[in-house]
Amino acid sequence: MEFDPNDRDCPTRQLLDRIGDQWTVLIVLSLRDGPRRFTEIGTWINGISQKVLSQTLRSLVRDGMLTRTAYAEVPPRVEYALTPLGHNLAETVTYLDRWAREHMGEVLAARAEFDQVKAAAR
Amino acid sequence: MEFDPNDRDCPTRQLLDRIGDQWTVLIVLSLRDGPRRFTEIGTWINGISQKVLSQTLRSLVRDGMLTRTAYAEVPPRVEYALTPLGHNLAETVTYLDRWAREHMGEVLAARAEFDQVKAAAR
DNA sequence: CCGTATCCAATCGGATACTG
DNA sequence: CAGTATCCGATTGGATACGG
Repeated sequence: MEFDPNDRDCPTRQLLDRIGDQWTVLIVLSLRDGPRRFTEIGTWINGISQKVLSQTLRSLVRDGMLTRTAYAEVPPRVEYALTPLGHNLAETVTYLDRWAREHMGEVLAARAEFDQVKAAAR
Repeated sequence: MEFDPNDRDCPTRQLLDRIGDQWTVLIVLSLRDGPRRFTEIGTWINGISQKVLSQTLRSLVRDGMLTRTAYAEVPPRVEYALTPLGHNLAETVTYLDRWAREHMGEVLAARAEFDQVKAAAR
Protein backbone atom coordinates (compact mmCIF):
# COMPACT_ATOMS: atom_id res chain seq x y z
CA MET A 1 0.00 0.00 0.00
CA GLU A 2 1.32 3.38 -0.93
CA PHE A 3 0.90 6.69 0.81
CA ASP A 4 1.26 10.05 -0.79
CA PRO A 5 1.34 13.09 1.50
CA ASN A 6 0.60 15.32 -1.45
CA ASP A 7 -2.83 13.86 -1.70
CA ARG A 8 -5.16 15.87 0.43
CA ASP A 9 -7.07 12.79 1.47
CA CYS A 10 -4.11 10.60 2.26
CA PRO A 11 -3.81 9.77 5.95
CA THR A 12 -0.11 10.58 5.93
CA ARG A 13 -1.19 14.13 5.49
CA GLN A 14 -2.90 13.87 8.85
CA LEU A 15 0.28 12.46 10.31
CA LEU A 16 2.36 15.31 9.02
CA ASP A 17 -0.26 17.65 10.38
CA ARG A 18 0.14 16.06 13.76
CA ILE A 19 3.88 16.45 13.72
CA GLY A 20 3.25 19.92 12.50
CA ASP A 21 1.55 20.60 15.75
CA GLN A 22 4.14 22.61 17.58
CA TRP A 23 3.35 20.89 20.86
CA THR A 24 3.63 17.33 19.65
CA VAL A 25 7.29 17.77 18.88
CA LEU A 26 8.04 19.23 22.28
CA ILE A 27 6.03 16.61 24.17
CA VAL A 28 7.71 13.77 22.37
CA LEU A 29 11.10 15.29 23.04
CA SER A 30 10.29 15.69 26.71
CA LEU A 31 9.63 11.95 27.03
CA ARG A 32 12.79 10.72 25.34
CA ASP A 33 14.54 10.06 28.62
CA GLY A 34 11.69 8.24 30.32
CA PRO A 35 8.14 8.54 31.61
CA ARG A 36 6.90 11.81 33.01
CA ARG A 37 3.89 13.05 34.85
CA PHE A 38 1.31 15.43 33.50
CA THR A 39 2.48 18.43 35.46
CA GLU A 40 6.12 17.67 34.80
CA ILE A 41 5.60 17.86 31.08
CA GLY A 42 3.64 21.06 31.45
CA THR A 43 6.40 22.62 33.48
CA TRP A 44 9.15 21.50 31.15
CA ILE A 45 7.37 22.94 28.16
CA ASN A 46 7.23 26.59 28.88
CA GLY A 47 4.00 28.25 27.82
CA ILE A 48 1.64 25.39 27.08
CA SER A 49 -1.80 25.63 28.62
CA GLN A 50 -3.35 22.84 30.61
CA LYS A 51 -6.11 22.44 28.09
CA VAL A 52 -3.86 22.06 25.09
CA LEU A 53 -1.49 19.77 26.93
CA SER A 54 -4.40 17.55 27.84
CA GLN A 55 -5.77 17.49 24.32
CA THR A 56 -2.44 16.79 22.71
CA LEU A 57 -1.58 14.00 25.12
CA ARG A 58 -4.92 12.34 24.53
CA SER A 59 -4.57 12.34 20.79
CA LEU A 60 -1.02 11.04 21.04
CA VAL A 61 -2.28 8.17 23.15
CA ARG A 62 -4.97 7.50 20.60
CA ASP A 63 -2.40 7.39 17.82
CA GLY A 64 -0.35 4.85 19.70
CA MET A 65 2.60 7.13 20.42
CA LEU A 66 2.12 7.28 24.17
CA THR A 67 0.83 5.17 26.99
CA ARG A 68 -1.05 6.67 29.87
CA THR A 69 -0.80 4.96 33.25
CA ALA A 70 -2.87 6.12 36.20
CA TYR A 71 -1.88 4.99 39.69
CA ALA A 72 -4.57 4.66 42.32
CA GLU A 73 -2.88 6.87 44.85
CA VAL A 74 -3.68 10.00 46.75
CA PRO A 75 -2.83 12.41 45.38
CA PRO A 76 -3.31 10.80 41.99
CA ARG A 77 -0.32 10.13 39.79
CA VAL A 78 -0.44 9.71 36.05
CA GLU A 79 2.53 8.87 33.92
CA TYR A 80 3.01 9.21 30.22
CA ALA A 81 5.60 7.18 28.36
CA LEU A 82 6.61 6.66 24.77
CA THR A 83 5.58 3.44 23.07
CA PRO A 84 8.00 1.80 20.65
CA LEU A 85 6.25 3.68 17.91
CA GLY A 86 6.59 6.87 19.91
CA HIS A 87 10.29 6.27 20.45
CA ASN A 88 10.64 5.83 16.76
CA LEU A 89 9.04 9.20 16.21
CA ALA A 90 11.20 10.70 18.92
CA GLU A 91 14.32 9.72 17.04
CA THR A 92 13.05 11.35 13.91
CA VAL A 93 12.01 14.45 15.76
CA THR A 94 15.40 14.64 17.40
CA TYR A 95 16.83 15.45 13.98
CA LEU A 96 14.48 18.39 13.81
CA ASP A 97 15.51 19.53 17.23
CA ARG A 98 19.17 19.32 16.34
CA TRP A 99 18.60 21.06 13.04
CA ALA A 100 16.80 23.93 14.73
CA ARG A 101 19.55 24.41 17.27
CA GLU A 102 22.33 24.27 14.72
CA HIS A 103 20.83 26.54 12.11
CA MET A 104 18.92 29.07 14.13
CA GLY A 105 21.75 31.54 13.75
CA GLU A 106 21.65 31.34 9.96
CA VAL A 107 17.92 31.83 9.91
CA LEU A 108 18.15 34.85 12.15
CA ALA A 109 20.83 36.30 9.91
CA ALA A 110 18.79 35.63 6.79
CA ARG A 111 15.80 37.39 8.30
CA ALA A 112 17.81 40.43 9.28
CA GLU A 113 19.31 40.59 5.79
CA PHE A 114 15.92 40.22 4.14
CA ASP A 115 14.26 42.89 6.25
CA GLN A 116 17.13 45.27 5.73
CA VAL A 117 17.07 44.94 1.96
CA LYS A 118 13.34 45.38 1.97
CA ALA A 119 13.56 48.50 4.11
CA ALA A 120 16.28 49.95 1.87
CA ALA A 121 14.07 49.44 -1.17
CA ARG A 122 11.77 52.19 0.03
CA MET B 1 25.32 30.23 22.21
CA GLU B 2 22.67 27.84 23.40
CA PHE B 3 19.12 27.44 22.30
CA ASP B 4 16.37 25.79 24.25
CA PRO B 5 13.11 25.05 22.44
CA ASN B 6 11.39 24.61 25.75
CA ASP B 7 11.78 28.26 26.47
CA ARG B 8 8.80 30.09 25.13
CA ASP B 9 10.92 33.01 24.05
CA CYS B 10 13.69 31.05 22.40
CA PRO B 11 13.85 31.58 18.64
CA THR B 12 14.19 27.84 18.06
CA ARG B 13 10.63 27.65 19.19
CA GLN B 14 9.72 29.79 16.23
CA LEU B 15 11.70 27.50 14.00
CA LEU B 16 9.90 24.44 15.24
CA ASP B 17 6.66 26.30 14.77
CA ARG B 18 7.60 26.94 11.18
CA ILE B 19 8.38 23.32 10.56
CA GLY B 20 5.19 22.57 12.33
CA ASP B 21 3.40 24.40 9.61
CA GLN B 22 1.94 21.61 7.58
CA TRP B 23 2.65 23.41 4.33
CA THR B 24 6.30 24.12 4.96
CA VAL B 25 7.12 20.46 5.07
CA LEU B 26 5.31 19.75 1.84
CA ILE B 27 6.80 22.72 0.02
CA VAL B 28 10.32 21.83 1.04
CA LEU B 29 9.76 18.25 -0.03
CA SER B 30 8.44 19.39 -3.39
CA LEU B 31 11.67 21.25 -4.10
CA ARG B 32 14.09 18.47 -3.23
CA ASP B 33 14.59 17.49 -6.85
CA GLY B 34 15.13 20.96 -8.22
CA PRO B 35 13.54 24.39 -8.75
CA ARG B 36 9.86 24.69 -9.41
CA ARG B 37 7.45 27.34 -10.45
CA PHE B 38 4.71 28.81 -8.34
CA THR B 39 1.86 26.98 -10.02
CA GLU B 40 3.81 23.74 -10.18
CA ILE B 41 4.19 23.66 -6.45
CA GLY B 42 0.55 24.50 -5.97
CA THR B 43 -0.48 21.68 -8.25
CA TRP B 44 1.84 19.16 -6.66
CA ILE B 45 0.52 19.95 -3.22
CA ASN B 46 -3.07 18.98 -3.39
CA GLY B 47 -5.35 21.34 -1.53
CA ILE B 48 -3.25 24.38 -0.77
CA SER B 49 -4.79 27.74 -1.62
CA GLN B 50 -3.01 30.37 -3.63
CA LYS B 51 -3.00 32.73 -0.72
CA VAL B 52 -1.40 30.36 1.71
CA LEU B 53 1.11 29.13 -0.83
CA SER B 54 2.15 32.69 -1.49
CA GLN B 55 2.46 33.53 2.20
CA THR B 56 4.40 30.42 3.04
CA LEU B 57 6.81 30.84 0.15
CA ARG B 58 7.49 34.42 1.13
CA SER B 59 8.32 33.58 4.71
CA LEU B 60 10.54 30.69 3.62
CA VAL B 61 12.45 33.10 1.40
CA ARG B 62 12.78 35.48 4.30
CA ASP B 63 14.16 32.72 6.49
CA GLY B 64 16.78 31.88 3.93
CA MET B 65 15.37 28.48 2.98
CA LEU B 66 14.38 29.40 -0.56
CA THR B 67 15.44 31.69 -3.35
CA ARG B 68 12.94 33.37 -5.59
CA THR B 69 13.98 34.13 -9.15
CA ALA B 70 11.73 36.07 -11.49
CA TYR B 71 12.42 36.00 -15.23
CA ALA B 72 11.44 38.99 -17.34
CA GLU B 73 9.38 37.03 -19.83
CA VAL B 74 5.85 37.02 -21.08
CA PRO B 75 4.11 35.23 -19.59
CA PRO B 76 6.12 35.75 -16.41
CA ARG B 77 8.02 32.89 -14.90
CA VAL B 78 9.11 32.64 -11.29
CA GLU B 79 11.17 29.84 -9.89
CA TYR B 80 11.68 28.80 -6.32
CA ALA B 81 14.69 26.77 -5.29
CA LEU B 82 16.17 25.49 -2.07
CA THR B 83 19.20 27.26 -0.69
CA PRO B 84 21.93 25.18 0.97
CA LEU B 85 20.17 25.84 4.24
CA GLY B 86 16.91 24.75 2.68
CA HIS B 87 18.48 21.57 1.36
CA ASN B 88 19.69 20.89 4.81
CA LEU B 89 16.18 21.21 6.14
CA ALA B 90 14.88 19.08 3.29
CA GLU B 91 17.10 16.21 4.37
CA THR B 92 15.80 16.43 7.88
CA VAL B 93 12.23 16.65 6.73
CA THR B 94 12.74 13.65 4.50
CA TYR B 95 13.08 11.59 7.65
CA LEU B 96 9.67 12.79 8.70
CA ASP B 97 8.23 11.93 5.33
CA ARG B 98 9.69 8.46 5.45
CA TRP B 99 8.53 7.97 9.01
CA ALA B 100 4.98 8.95 8.12
CA ARG B 101 4.86 6.58 5.18
CA GLU B 102 6.31 3.67 7.10
CA HIS B 103 4.25 3.98 10.25
CA MET B 104 0.93 5.22 8.99
CA GLY B 105 -0.46 1.71 9.17
CA GLU B 106 0.44 1.33 12.83
CA VAL B 107 -1.11 4.66 13.67
CA LEU B 108 -4.30 3.79 11.86
CA ALA B 109 -4.45 0.47 13.72
CA ALA B 110 -3.83 2.17 17.06
CA ARG B 111 -6.64 4.59 16.41
CA ALA B 112 -9.07 1.87 15.48
CA GLU B 113 -8.11 -0.08 18.59
CA PHE B 114 -8.46 2.98 20.79
CA ASP B 115 -11.84 3.96 19.43
CA GLN B 116 -13.13 0.43 19.69
CA VAL B 117 -12.13 0.06 23.32
CA LYS B 118 -13.64 3.41 24.08
CA ALA B 119 -16.90 2.47 22.39
CA ALA B 120 -17.02 -0.85 24.22
CA ALA B 121 -16.63 0.95 27.53
CA ARG B 122 -20.13 2.34 27.14
C1' DC C 1 -2.80 16.15 41.22
C1' DC C 2 -5.06 15.54 36.94
C1' DG C 3 -7.84 16.68 34.35
C1' DT C 4 -12.76 18.55 31.86
C1' DA C 5 -16.10 22.30 30.48
C1' DT C 6 -17.19 26.69 28.94
C1' DC C 7 -16.46 31.06 27.05
C1' DC C 8 -14.26 34.02 23.98
C1' DA C 9 -10.50 36.58 21.33
C1' DA C 10 -7.37 35.94 17.83
C1' DT C 11 -5.51 33.70 14.14
C1' DC C 12 -5.84 30.87 10.07
C1' DG C 13 -7.11 29.81 5.85
C1' DG C 14 -10.47 29.25 1.91
C1' DA C 15 -13.14 31.64 -1.85
C1' DT C 16 -13.35 35.21 -4.77
C1' DA C 17 -12.09 39.06 -7.41
C1' DC C 18 -8.76 41.83 -9.28
C1' DT C 19 -3.68 43.65 -11.02
C1' DG C 20 1.21 43.58 -13.48
C1' DC D 1 1.47 33.25 -14.96
C1' DA D 2 2.13 34.95 -10.50
C1' DG D 3 0.65 37.01 -7.38
C1' DT D 4 -2.20 40.76 -3.97
C1' DA D 5 -6.52 42.39 -1.55
C1' DT D 6 -10.59 41.65 0.87
C1' DC D 7 -14.10 39.32 3.16
C1' DC D 8 -15.52 36.00 6.28
C1' DG D 9 -16.40 31.34 8.36
C1' DA D 10 -13.86 27.91 10.97
C1' DT D 11 -10.48 26.54 14.05
C1' DT D 12 -7.26 27.34 17.61
C1' DG D 13 -5.86 28.16 22.01
C1' DG D 14 -5.75 30.93 26.36
C1' DA D 15 -8.12 32.05 30.83
C1' DT D 16 -11.04 30.63 34.12
C1' DA D 17 -13.76 27.78 36.88
C1' DC D 18 -14.99 23.51 38.41
C1' DG D 19 -14.98 18.00 39.25
C1' DG D 20 -12.79 13.11 40.36
